[in-house]
Order: sequence, then C-alpha cells, then structure tokens
Amino acid sequence: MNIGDVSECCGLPAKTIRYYEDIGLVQPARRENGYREFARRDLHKLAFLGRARSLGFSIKECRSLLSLYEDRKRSSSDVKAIARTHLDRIDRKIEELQALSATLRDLVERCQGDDRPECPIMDDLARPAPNEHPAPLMSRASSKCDNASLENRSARM
Amino acid sequence: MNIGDVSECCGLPAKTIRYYEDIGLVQPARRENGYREFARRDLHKLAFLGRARSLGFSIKECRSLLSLYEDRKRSSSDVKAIARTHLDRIDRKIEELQALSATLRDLVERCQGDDRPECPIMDDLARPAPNEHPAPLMSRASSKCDNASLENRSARM
DNA sequence: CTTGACCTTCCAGTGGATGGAATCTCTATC
DNA sequence: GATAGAGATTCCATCCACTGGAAGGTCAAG
Repeated sequence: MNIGDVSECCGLPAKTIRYYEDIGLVQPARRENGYREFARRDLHKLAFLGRARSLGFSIKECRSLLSLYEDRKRSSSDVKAIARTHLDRIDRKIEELQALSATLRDLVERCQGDDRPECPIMDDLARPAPNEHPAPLMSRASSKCDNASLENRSARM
Repeated sequence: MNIGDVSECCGLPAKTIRYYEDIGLVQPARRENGYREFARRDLHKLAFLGRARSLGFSIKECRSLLSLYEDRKRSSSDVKAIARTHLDRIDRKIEELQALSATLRDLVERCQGDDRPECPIMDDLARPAPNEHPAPLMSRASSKCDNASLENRSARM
C-alpha cells in the first residue's frame, strides 16, 4: 500500500505518516522506486497511533504504548500507569482552565462592552500584581518596583 | 532599571523580556554600555503582558490588548470582544478535555492493572476506528483497508 | 587584579506537525 | 511516443512562546 492509501485508510495525513517514520514510530519498507510500502503491521501501528494521539497521549507516551502493544508479555499495569498519568494531567489541565474561565467570565460579565474606555478587564490586566502573598505594608518601601527604586536605578548610570 | 530588576519586579524571566522586545512588544531604551534601560512605562507594559499571558491570552491577543491599553479613546467593546473570544476558546477546550477525561477514566477503571497482558485500554487503542459514522456493512468490501485491497496493492509492483 | 554577578548577542531546540518547492514516478489518454 | 496529471519523494521553513547554552562584554566589591 502507498502512503496515500494508508493516509485515507487510517485517517492520518501523509505528512504526519512521513513524520512518524522520521521519528521512528513506523518503519515501512521501500520499493525499488523509493516509494514506501506499508504492510498490515504498519497500518495497525498507524491506526493505533492515530487513536492514541486523538486521546491526547504525547508522542513519547505513544512510543511506550506502541512497544507495549507489540509486547505479548506486557503487564496491563504498565499500560494503566501511562494512561493514569495522562488522565491526571488532563484533569489538572481542566482545573486550570476552569479557574481561568471563571476569572475571565467574571471580567467579561462586568464589562459594559460599549464605546467608552472604562473596562474592568483592562483594570484587571493593568493591576500591579495578583497579591497571592500580600507583603506587609512596611516592606513595600524597599520593593524594587516603587518609584524611588526606579528613579535611583535609572539614575545609577 | 536593568533587566534583572525588571524581571524580579514583574515576575517575567529576563529571557522572556528580551523575547518580548525582540517581537516588538516593548521598546526599552539602551544605555551607552548596551544595557537595556527600562522606564516605568516599560514596567507597566511588561506587568500587563505577564498578567494577560497568565490569563492565557496569545501573544497576538496581547499585542491587541496592549494597544487598547495605551489607547485612551478605546471602546471597552473591543476589549470585551477579545476576552470573550478567548473565553469561548477556553470553554471549548474544557469540553474537549472533559470528553477525553471521561473516556480515559472509563478505560483506566476497567483495566485490572495486573501482570497479565489483557487490557481494555490497549483494546481501545487497537480497535479499527471510532465508528462515528458506521458504514453500511456492504461497503466494507471495497474499503482500502481490508485484506484483499492490501494484498492487491502490495502485489501491484 | 581578580572574582563573580550581571549583561549582551546569537544559535539551537522544544512538540507535533504542516506548508511549500523542486523533483521523480506512475498511469491514462491521445 | 508524447504528454498531462496524480501521487510520490526529499528538504527546508514555519508555527507558538519561549528556553538553554555558549561566548564574550561590563560593573562593583574585595
């Protein structure tokens, strides 16, 4: 099978398939004319890769999964470990994005969205810093960011 | 102010600040010795950029936001439009990830995770295709992916 | 004078492809 | 046999937003 057929058949662009060969995920044979010749085994691997990538596994994880796929004596615990790591990563990402979403939604809702310049979104972006660990008031005097420091340092040279 | 101080003060790595200069987001002055000299205005811009990036806005969006930030006659509707587009993108991403998470969670839960090779995760990955649009049975005979086609095409040269 | 912190530039690499150019190779048709 | 067009090949560049590291200049303290 030529690359175009494989592409159509496993849903991966030909470019991607060449790329996968390049990074060693598949090793299709070559014909005399230089064309790649994909065997059933290559097709299976590519379909496997396509599915794994669509589930968000990284190429590195795909490599591991692929070697487990081809290992008859694999332990399902190894597969599960990779999947769980990935799942945890996804869930952490979801939480991050939900926090972002909440913040943005609040800002967007509070913004009038008219032709005047006043805007809570801008106010948030321009605000000094998200004081997660608010410093004691006295320590501000020695901050590198206040005006005095700025002038001093500007004048230093 | 030197880049190191700016870095500490606005929380962006020096490398990032240089990069932001490189792509034209800030234009700090230069001293005679070649060192960058950041003024208050640059500090504000960098802090703004740091916050905007931490909210997930792309550099391109940051560029737009920054020019709105410096435009006294801006319309808050322009700001809001950018933020809403971004919010929508985040929410779409969350949905995607939640679907992934659900699929993966199901697979992980069904996997024994022992020393035997049987594994629902592998079974899923190795499965032909996620038949979102299941083809009529008869059409499989002409698929490029069945054995006959494979052999034919392999034998063609 | 030396040390070490800080600054500079430039180049390369990350991940995972994707776009495009220039150049074969095959097949079909005239 | 000529030719057109599809499909294959390679290689190089590009995307995003940095980040790492090398090689070298500058500055303040001891």
